[in-house]
Amino acid sequence: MVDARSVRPHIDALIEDAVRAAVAAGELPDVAAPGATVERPKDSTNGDFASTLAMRLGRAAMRPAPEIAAVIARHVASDPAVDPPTISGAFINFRLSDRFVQSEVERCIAEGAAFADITVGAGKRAQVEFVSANPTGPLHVGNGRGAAIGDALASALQAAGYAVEREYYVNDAGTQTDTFGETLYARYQQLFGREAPVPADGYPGQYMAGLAEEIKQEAGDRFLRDEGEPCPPALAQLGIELMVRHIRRTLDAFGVHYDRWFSERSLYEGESGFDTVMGLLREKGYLAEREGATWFTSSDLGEGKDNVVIRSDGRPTYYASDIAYHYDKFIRRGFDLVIDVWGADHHGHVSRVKTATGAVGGDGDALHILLYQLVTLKRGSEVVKLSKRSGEIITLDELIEEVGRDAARFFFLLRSPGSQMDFDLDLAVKQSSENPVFYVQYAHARLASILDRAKEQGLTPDGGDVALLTQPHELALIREMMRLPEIIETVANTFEPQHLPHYAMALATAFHTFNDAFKQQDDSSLKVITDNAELSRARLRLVLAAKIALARVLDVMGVDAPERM
RNA sequence: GCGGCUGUAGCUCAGUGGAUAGAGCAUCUGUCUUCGGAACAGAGGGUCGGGGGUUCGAAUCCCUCCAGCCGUACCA
Repeated sequence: MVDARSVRPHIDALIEDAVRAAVAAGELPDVAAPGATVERPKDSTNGDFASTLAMRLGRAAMRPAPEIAAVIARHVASDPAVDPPTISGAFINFRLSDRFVQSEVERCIAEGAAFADITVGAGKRAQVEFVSANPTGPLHVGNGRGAAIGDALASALQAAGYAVEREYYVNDAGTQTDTFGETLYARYQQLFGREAPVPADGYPGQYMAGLAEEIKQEAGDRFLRDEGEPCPPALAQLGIELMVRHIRRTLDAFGVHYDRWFSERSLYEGESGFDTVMGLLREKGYLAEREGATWFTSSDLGEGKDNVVIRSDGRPTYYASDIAYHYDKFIRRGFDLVIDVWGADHHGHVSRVKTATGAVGGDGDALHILLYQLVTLKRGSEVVKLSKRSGEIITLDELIEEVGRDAARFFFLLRSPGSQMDFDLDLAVKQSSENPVFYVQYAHARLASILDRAKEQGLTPDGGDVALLTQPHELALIREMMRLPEIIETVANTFEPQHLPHYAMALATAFHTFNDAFKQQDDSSLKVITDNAELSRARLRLVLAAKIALARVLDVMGVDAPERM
């Protein structure tokens, strides 16, 4: 049975059959026809789908492309899902039949939120690792962008059939952890009246003093050592744990929930991933000792330079951890698809990690590292650098508090990850059409409200006949709903989540247009709820289906779909 | 220096091989005595950073130049 998810390949098949028929009839030379020529026309007046096959065939068939198009179109078999094709230039244009469009309302209601789910990822396991900020401080606004992108991507992959795991990589080992410990210990000692300056390369933020205070409340002077002694390791670890807890709370508030929090330190424990990976690299001759350090000779694998994996003081670098971590993802856990969402300041690391992943037996092509650019906060046209309250960098907590999680997530997703974005704090809280978040959520609330109003009058969608949905605005709204599976597919294949909010806006507009068209025409028989109960029930079915579709795309974005506002 | 990302309407940005390059906001003009006006319809507005190339067809691919941002650690 053809539905919105399969109609494009279905039309492709119709075209391919038509070419074969034309060849058999001697009207076309026997040429190799490329498949997958069906696309969405930019301008909907050209129909719902169009094939560019004739243009691609033009030269091989030795005839003008428009003639080829006409020949092919003539041989397209009649089909219940599409009207007979038309020719425009060399495009072969298809319009979905009213009946097929109407049937999608029934399918949507029958399948509910799953109506847009697809199967491209069926049977495959995917991991999305995102945020993974060092637990040396609170999350900032940029981490929020990574959180919104990673979480939405994970949801889209789930909708595309993948078994998805969301993961946070906790950097609880290494130099920055040590620096964090030293800073924390300095703040801690200060609480006991000692002259202990924060290290020059430490973390100057006031939150560190707060953290020290918290620990003092809990543990008193238990971590205090003699003057001049270094930070006790247990204090650093406790500090990290508390920071991780704080980060987790922030992400909870943002609506992001992980399947696993993966400790970097665990790579060095037990059947150590680190040892395994170093053994593998040594075995393959990719390790070299120079200047007292151990280097991964990545330049042999096409990298610009070699990189240190074990420092001259014997401690592994973060790069070594990352190699072991990706070995764990690909080899130990066997993911088919791995997505790392990183801030753009890590881009120098991308190629190295892919190369190393390949060197230890992982599939570098199945590793997709998604970089997102920085976020500039603004109020109107004024750039906001620091928090008024703390005088320090603005945290994700503050952003959520100020604009709400829905607006924050929607705006973060709206821009493609690769472009630097301005986040206008004033705009995000505006309750007007300037603000796309409210525009979309309002559409959902309005849909809910229509169903409520109908129910008060004893009308429900039950028993409505979708064949009665013949008005242009009705069919246009259904057509918009039918695009959701395509949007899911695009996001799952390209890892570009910005299509989700753009689609949500388009669907909301289609609904508002549908809803207003009835008002504008000054004809009460055109409203959803009319004197004609049969017609009302049919339209309520459409309202119900549109509500399901809008709620679904919002759900994938991690944005609430309110019943009233 | 080398490398990456970005450059599209006044602003913020979609569009990465197809038809006359789109959306939102802003501006202007209208609609409806509102099943929720947080609405709708329409108009104006473009050397797609510049130049060259590939292609039946280029904002999209290649080369080159320019501008902005980021990277180029025995930091992460």
